[in-house]
Amino acid sequence: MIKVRFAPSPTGVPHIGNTRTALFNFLFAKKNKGKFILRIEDTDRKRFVKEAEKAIYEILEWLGLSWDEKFVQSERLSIYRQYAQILKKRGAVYESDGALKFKMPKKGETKWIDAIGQKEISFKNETQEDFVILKSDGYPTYNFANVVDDCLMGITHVIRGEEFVSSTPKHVQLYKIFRWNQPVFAHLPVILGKDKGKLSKREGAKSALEYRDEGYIREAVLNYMALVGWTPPDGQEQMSIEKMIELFDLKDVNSANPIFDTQKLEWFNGAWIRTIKDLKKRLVDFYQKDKKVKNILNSDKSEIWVNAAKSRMKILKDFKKLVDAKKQRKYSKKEKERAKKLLELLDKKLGEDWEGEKLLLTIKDFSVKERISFAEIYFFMTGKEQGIGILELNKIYGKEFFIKNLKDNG
RNA sequence: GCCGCCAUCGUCUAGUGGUCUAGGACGUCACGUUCUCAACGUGAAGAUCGCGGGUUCGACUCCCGCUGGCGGUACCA
Repeated sequence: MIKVRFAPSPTGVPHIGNTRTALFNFLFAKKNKGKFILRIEDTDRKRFVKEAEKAIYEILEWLGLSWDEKFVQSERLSIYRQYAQILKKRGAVYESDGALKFKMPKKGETKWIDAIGQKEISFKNETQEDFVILKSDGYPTYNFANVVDDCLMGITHVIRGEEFVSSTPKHVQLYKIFRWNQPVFAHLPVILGKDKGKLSKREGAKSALEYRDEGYIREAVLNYMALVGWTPPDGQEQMSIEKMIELFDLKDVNSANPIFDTQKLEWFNGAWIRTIKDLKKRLVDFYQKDKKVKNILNSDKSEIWVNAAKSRMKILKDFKKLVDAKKQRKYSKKEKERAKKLLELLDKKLGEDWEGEKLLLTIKDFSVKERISFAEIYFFMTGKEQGIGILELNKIYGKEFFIKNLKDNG
């Protein structure tokens, strides 16, 4: 049985890069009909942040990366102490300033085959130093708790960030001394920012939750995250989580550091907004606290709005701009004159009820005869440079909306 | 400094010795469609495959060196 784990440390809200590690673990588990375990590694008491732990759950839940089992390391202290005791009996550790240190071998080398790139990684043991397994406060270190737990929980594949490569020799030696089966290691290249440096706050250093609050939808976030460093064999990029599970393979994960591309994430979001069937519901959920937008979504015009907005949104936040009826700027003198002229024409031609197609034809006619671009006409009819179509606006607001804008008292 | 990993269009990448005058996607630009803006469609620009040596009849693909980037070097994970 394949078993993997996502083992975040609740010292801060995990950013999108860390969350991608969870995704890859999840995909790998599902692909192999295995188990996905969540393990909170909270052995650093000084840096522990309660909010961060909550955020981890919230992120995984929002994305639908549900775990089969969950463990919290701070609840397992006696286990680590017990295993430290075993090492003590074997003379593999020694005390130093109240901490327990593991003796690393100083000859030979430590190596393993990494599943990313299918390559051997080896370290000369002479470069390795003894390391603390039990801190003086009684808590285990990452290096120790991690290995003990991975073994006890039956983890078969350790899929984690590349930042752990250099501590892997420690883990390998621990497996050796315990005579435990070593899992397969897969170290994912860390995601970089636009400047090839660390992910900055305005790029992917945001958490999935922040993206969610900006109006990104889970399908897009999941889809883009998967594609940072992984390419499906068929090259088809937009895909559901089910499709990702079907196609995922560690051998297709690239071993170079990818750069996070916010623009592509945005594009995916737009593409997914146009794909999902329950856009209205997503908008309702998103605008829970926005009374104005909420009213529109609850009105009998909501379908028209949603359908018209669908192709004009990249993120859910864009809906509010579309829906906003406020005039963008004042009209120029020339625009006012033209507006007046158009209004007179519409009055004459359309009568009491402004029928959509007829309205449009009249405007087109006006546009051609007066040699005024439709963009300009759209502007002084709606007060905005761009937005949903005249036909839709007519259905939503009726002629009063256009008349008000054409009269322009502002 | 030392240790490890990596290196194809601006970005994500395909490519596993000849099919590559290097393919796709995002972005950019143009055109088309069109009631504005989008969306959509078509096309274009964009990579001397980091550099230098090998190996080979032949290298983006294999080997070595260099350079550069990243990661690690904690009683953090």
